[in-house]
Amino acid sequence: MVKKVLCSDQACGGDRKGAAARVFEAARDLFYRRGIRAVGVDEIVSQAGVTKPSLYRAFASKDDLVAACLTESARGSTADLDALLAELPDDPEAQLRAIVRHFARKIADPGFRGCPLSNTAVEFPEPGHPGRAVLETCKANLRGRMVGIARGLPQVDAETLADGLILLIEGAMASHHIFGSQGPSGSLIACGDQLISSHLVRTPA
Amino acid sequence: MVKKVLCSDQACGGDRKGAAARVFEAARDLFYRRGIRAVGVDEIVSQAGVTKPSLYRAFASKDDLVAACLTESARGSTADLDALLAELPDDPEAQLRAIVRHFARKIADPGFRGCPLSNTAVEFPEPGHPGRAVLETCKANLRGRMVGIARGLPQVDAETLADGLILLIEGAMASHHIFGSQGPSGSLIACGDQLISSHLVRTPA
DNA sequence: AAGCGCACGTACCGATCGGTTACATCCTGG
DNA sequence: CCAGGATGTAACCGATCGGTACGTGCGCTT
Repeated sequence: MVKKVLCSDQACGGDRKGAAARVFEAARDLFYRRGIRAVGVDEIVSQAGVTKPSLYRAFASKDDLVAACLTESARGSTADLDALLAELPDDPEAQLRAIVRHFARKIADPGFRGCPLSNTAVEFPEPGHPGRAVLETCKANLRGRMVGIARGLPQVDAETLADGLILLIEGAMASHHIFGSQGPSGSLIACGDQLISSHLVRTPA
Repeated sequence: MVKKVLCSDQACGGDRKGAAARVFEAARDLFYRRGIRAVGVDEIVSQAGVTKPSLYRAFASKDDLVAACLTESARGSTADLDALLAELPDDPEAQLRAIVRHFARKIADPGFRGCPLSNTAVEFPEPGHPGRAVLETCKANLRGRMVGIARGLPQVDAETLADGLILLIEGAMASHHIFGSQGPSGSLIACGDQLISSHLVRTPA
């Protein structure tokens, strides 16, 4: 039963993962780096080292592939947040500061090119696009959790604080597109910390 | 000399502005509402009520048209800022608060669909795109002016305050794509005011 | 009224888009 | 050794992409 397997999907050679997985990885990479609309299916299959029918055997359409990529991004993002918060139980202030630092770290990565979910929201304004539901749910979840954490802080306007941090984080990711790594996104941690602290010292009117 | 003119470009019928101007207007509208890559030249000329050669007689390429639209957006944005700041001379704090309110007002507009310049930065990551130079210059200009204003405030870290406000503003425009008008962008003014105030009460370390 | 020149439209180009077909091949598990 | 699933090959589809050669009609000048 557990004999050889030889090349199922654990480390084997590097490109022996099945056409579907390779398409998926290539699509995630290309969509993220270059934008979804800018990348055609031919380029995806080319980078994946497979052929077009393999793509369409695994995914019903390009939109379907896009939605799958977004779902994975959302899943990973939520998992990251879970892991982060689990390390700081019962400390809302530290959790909020850690969230800000988490995003600052991601933004500082050399390959950072914005949030895949936020980018998609810009590329696809049409409310009905299959990817939008995924992204809106994920972002709403993040917002909800941040508000919940902020509620654990005494005498603060939880919604305004959480929204303020979200604005800073989304703004840092957006301005990175414009200014690169030398822009306002470098002030994210300082601004986030200051916003949190300013909410703690006195309850706003 | 000044006889009739009949239909040069002052109010005449409504659609007698010359093919170039109509193409330009249609392109600005479509690019903004639906995204640049999502809109083809056929759709532009169709909405403009002209034909394709008219577009290409006025603009060398679609990229050229994109750059022209962005240049106009940048010009308008800078002019708005000029007008705003001119009304509050010698009052840096009021100027910063006014800038935040200015963007909050734009975001609250029913037709708001993000900043055309920031959206383009997401759609076109390639550093060489003709539109990027326009957008980067305009945003760098805004940042420079905000830092300059913040420097007029005694004992504040001008760069961090200006960057923080930029993050909030960009974040509000970005999160509007995701959450619409009911999202965190509604907290922009409250967060901006609080960030400004928190810088004024005590100089950060 | 004649003629000139501009502004515009008709019709078309090759390339690429997302997506599909029918069939050959290979590798694996039984 | 053989059957079946997974993959590749290669050709093809209609639609749309950005872009263009060429014809036409209108208004202005003389």
